[in-house]
Amino acid sequence: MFFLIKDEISKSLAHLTNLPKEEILKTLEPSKFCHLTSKIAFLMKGKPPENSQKLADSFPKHKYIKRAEAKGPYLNFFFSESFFSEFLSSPKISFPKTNHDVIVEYPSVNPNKPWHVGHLRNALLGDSVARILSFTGCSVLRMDYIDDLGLQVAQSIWGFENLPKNKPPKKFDHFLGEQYVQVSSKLEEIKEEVVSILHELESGTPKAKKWRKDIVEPCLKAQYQTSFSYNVYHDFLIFESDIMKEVFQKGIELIKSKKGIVFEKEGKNKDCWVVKLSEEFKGMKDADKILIRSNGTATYTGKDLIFQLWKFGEFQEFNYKEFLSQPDSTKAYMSSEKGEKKQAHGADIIINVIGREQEYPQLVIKKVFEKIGMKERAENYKHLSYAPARLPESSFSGRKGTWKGYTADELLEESYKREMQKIGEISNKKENAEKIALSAIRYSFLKIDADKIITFNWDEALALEGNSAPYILYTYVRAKKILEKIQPPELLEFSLNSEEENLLLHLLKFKEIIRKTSKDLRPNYLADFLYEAAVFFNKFYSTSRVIDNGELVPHRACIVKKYFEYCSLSLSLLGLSPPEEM
RNA sequence: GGGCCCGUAGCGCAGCCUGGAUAGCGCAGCAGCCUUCUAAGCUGACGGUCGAGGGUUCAAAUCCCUCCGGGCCCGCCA
Repeated sequence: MFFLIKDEISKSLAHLTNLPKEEILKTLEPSKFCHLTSKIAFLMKGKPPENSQKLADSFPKHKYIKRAEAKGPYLNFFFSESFFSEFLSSPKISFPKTNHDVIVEYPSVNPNKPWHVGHLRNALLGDSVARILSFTGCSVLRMDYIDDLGLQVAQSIWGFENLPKNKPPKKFDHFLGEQYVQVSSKLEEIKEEVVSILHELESGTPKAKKWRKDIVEPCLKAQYQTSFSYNVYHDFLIFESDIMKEVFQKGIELIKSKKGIVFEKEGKNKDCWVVKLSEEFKGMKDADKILIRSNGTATYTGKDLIFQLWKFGEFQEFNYKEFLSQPDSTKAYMSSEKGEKKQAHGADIIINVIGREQEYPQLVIKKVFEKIGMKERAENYKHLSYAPARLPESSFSGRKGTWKGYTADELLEESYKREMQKIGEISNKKENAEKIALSAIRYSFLKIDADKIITFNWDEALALEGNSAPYILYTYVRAKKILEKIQPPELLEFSLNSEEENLLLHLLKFKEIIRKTSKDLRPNYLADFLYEAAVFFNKFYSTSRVIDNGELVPHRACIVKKYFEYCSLSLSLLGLSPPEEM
């Protein structure tokens, strides 16, 4: 609707001024002084206020425009009732299916510790982006990369085999996480043993298979319990050990065959396969990046490149086994030696949610795609980077154990506790409290721009008032309760008060917000929209009764319905769970 | 040596991409509003050299440059 009216106005203005319609479209914006304003007068010859006045005087009649008026240099438009009326009776919003296949990867936490608030930030961003892209018509695969061959897992295996198993832990990921801290502190003494575990893992020995079954997979299941409690879901878990078996050698051969990747015959990188990036990273001492070492193995970047190539559809498919049935009624599959074939790769857009400290290696991968002639791949390879979550005095370190007390599980527990304190310990409200508790955390993370460091603070993460999920959910419930009381009314003639108008004008922006959110991969835009919509609704609610002395006011009922539609939709796109009551 | 991100009210943030009307919001603190659809709400007042300086422009929180403060990255490691 909003686009439609902008388009109509631009057409008329293009006719009046001979300026290109696209230029005019850009000058049209919502404004607090009117319904829509144009700065077109600045683009024309002559004095802006005079231009503006002329345009206002000669603006043609249109059924959607009540009036056009010059205010200094600005040209202000006011919408007609019939425009609002059409908006109120417009069908539910949806986007047409696109032919984009997107893989979103998150949070790829090492399978040897519980998620802490930093991992949670990653997971929430990824999950929300996946939801939003899926809504905009993309077909989306939610992927988790499992580094089951790394040094961290090897250390945890050592700990599992050698440390005393005292009391059985509540949750396996927490148990492993604490063991890992112990192992890390004495890494020097046990280094050789850890390295030999690492070798077993890399060669995929029977022992390695047993460890995967006894340690890695149970840890993942424990982590996924956390994930589910936050409404975070996946379609595929890809284990590095399976990549190793299935595509690794082929990947190395493929890299070697690519034009743009060179074999160094001399110098410090002698006998390595290297991508030359001195043009791309000017001023860097040594911008060349080794992909394959002189001993023939791939570097971290080389491995990652192979994995990303796999996602884009190079190499064959793996086998998969069902990993878990998820509460959103989808199933998560994990790569596996045996199992069924499934289509888990072949995307044309890849989004990796990775901390911004890995910006450089991610950029390198993008540049390699360009270098080897995969221009389009490079463009569609996206790093959703985010700043860390940290504590006032330290960052989160798995090794040092600074995450203790700040795991995602503990965070949710505390949130639930605070919510229960607020509503009182009444058992039939437990389910609602859980929804509010998880929404509070999700929202407090998602509303912050991904480039901003989150310094973790209990009161902010778990706020129950103001700009918070509980505020939004409360507003949602208010609207829902009204709708439960009424029958869908027939829309009669009406005029709008300013609270009604402001709410509708805000809701009109939804589609553009969604576009922006999915283009920039910034869920906080949508979070803002949702919050502001709630603010406008509450102002409307406090001034404009829908059921006035027992009489239903039809257009207000329609407004509530519209708000409820957009609110529910936005909540689900951000993975927030509305309660039945508050 | 090179590169990236952040700096807006006491605190936490939005606005910056795409320059335009009195710079928005939440928390904290102050003053009000519950016989009517849920007060987790609403209203009012208070609070700002938009890190600093320069430039571009009719117009700069927004674009460009320099500087300051905070964080991060640049291994045949993972």
